[in-house]
Amino acid sequence: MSTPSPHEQLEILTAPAVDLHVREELLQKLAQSAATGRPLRVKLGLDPTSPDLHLGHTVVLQEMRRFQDLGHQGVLVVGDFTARIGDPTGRHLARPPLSAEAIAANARTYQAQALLVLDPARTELRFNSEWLARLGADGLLTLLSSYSLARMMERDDFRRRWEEGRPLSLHELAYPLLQAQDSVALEADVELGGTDQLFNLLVGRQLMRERGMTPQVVLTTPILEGLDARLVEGRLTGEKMSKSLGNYVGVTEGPEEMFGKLMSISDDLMWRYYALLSRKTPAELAALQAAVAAGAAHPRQAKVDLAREIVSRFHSEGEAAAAAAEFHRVFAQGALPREIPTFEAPGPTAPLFAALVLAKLCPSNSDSRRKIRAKAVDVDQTRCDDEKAVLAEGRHLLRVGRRYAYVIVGRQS
RNA sequence: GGAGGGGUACCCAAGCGGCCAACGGGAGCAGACUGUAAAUCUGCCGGCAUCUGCCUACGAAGGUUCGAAUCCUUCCCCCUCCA
Repeated sequence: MSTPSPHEQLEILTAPAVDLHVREELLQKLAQSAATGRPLRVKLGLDPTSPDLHLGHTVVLQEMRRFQDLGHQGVLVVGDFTARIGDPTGRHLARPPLSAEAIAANARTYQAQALLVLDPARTELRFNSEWLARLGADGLLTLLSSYSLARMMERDDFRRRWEEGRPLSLHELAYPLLQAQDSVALEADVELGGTDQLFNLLVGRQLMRERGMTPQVVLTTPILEGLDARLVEGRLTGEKMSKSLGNYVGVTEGPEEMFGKLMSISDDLMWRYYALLSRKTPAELAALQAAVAAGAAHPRQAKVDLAREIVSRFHSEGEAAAAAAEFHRVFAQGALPREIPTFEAPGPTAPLFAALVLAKLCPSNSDSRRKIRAKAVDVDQTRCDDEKAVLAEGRHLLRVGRRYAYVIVGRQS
């Protein structure tokens, strides 16, 4: 394929819901790169405290991938040194410092997972302790002198904490500068990040300018909402995707699990995911959305397509297709899932409530009884609401909600 | 250092001597509906049990009382105002 012109590149890079700061500068850099054959260095900082990536992280990774596909060089910066401060973004205080081994291990998993999206041949991995650790008191003072308190306090969360009288340590104020120093050390042409990183990224520009370098161009990608985001009063509302909130799809999850989770999102959220996660162009997307709105396309099918596209990215098209087929079989046709765990009950008979606990369909006997009373339990495909029911010898199919299990009663030993 | 406010189940938040396993909301689970959802409606939402019984629980430990999440004592932890 022929290399796109700088203008075409700019289109590709800014198409999908990306916020670009200083469009002209990016165009210049692209043009210069095209003229000299020197790829742009595209920086993305990683926080090595939480190694497991989910779809939310992939939004910015995909943006880096677009650069790579255009021949540019991705640079992943592991913030092993800055991790000792903990990014004050999001007001976490005093995070326990990670050991060097833990950071190295996290960086490895992070890299492996990021490479599911990135192009390995065009990805460089760096640790910022490489240059920050040897900065020294001298270097640190120089760094700190290049930015004023007033400007640092422009940062929203710093200012809020200050105004609200909450603790704000001096070393936290240094965080944006240290991150900016990364850009200086790496001679970044472009830095990517989530919109919540905008301030930090702009400090990088400032510092580079100060050092007589051409400042990096800053591109931010939106924060992806979690699976549970809903449309409330016409607006999509929901927490960002995060592991601790449990509303995420991890990039290492299995195809069926991934597919199922993606199918569970609301239709409104689906369009958001399309915009941020799909490779569809804005034009294709608009056409699809119009078709669904007009009733020409079914929203369910649109969701299936989206789920398949995403699952394919982290697995294979074959596995995605299989996951889709299984999902259709189980949920649309009401068939049994392909894999149902089996448990063995000791003794010739077993009370139903105990069997449910044994099969891990209910967490406790009390809960089990409640489920039976609430008519939520099927035994061998038949609703059973008798709290005192007892399973006879043999194999029984139990079901609570969407979960199934076999229990074999009466194995004589 | 001084003054005051508070710690209740997964989260928020009532209760302030018995009717409290603890109002209400959220989350979660189940049922109906459906397009797989979302929205909506309904039920459940500490554990054990031979079922209206027992155990555990209202920051921690003691105490008062027939009886406490509710009163007293000590301790721990948070927050606000002043210095």
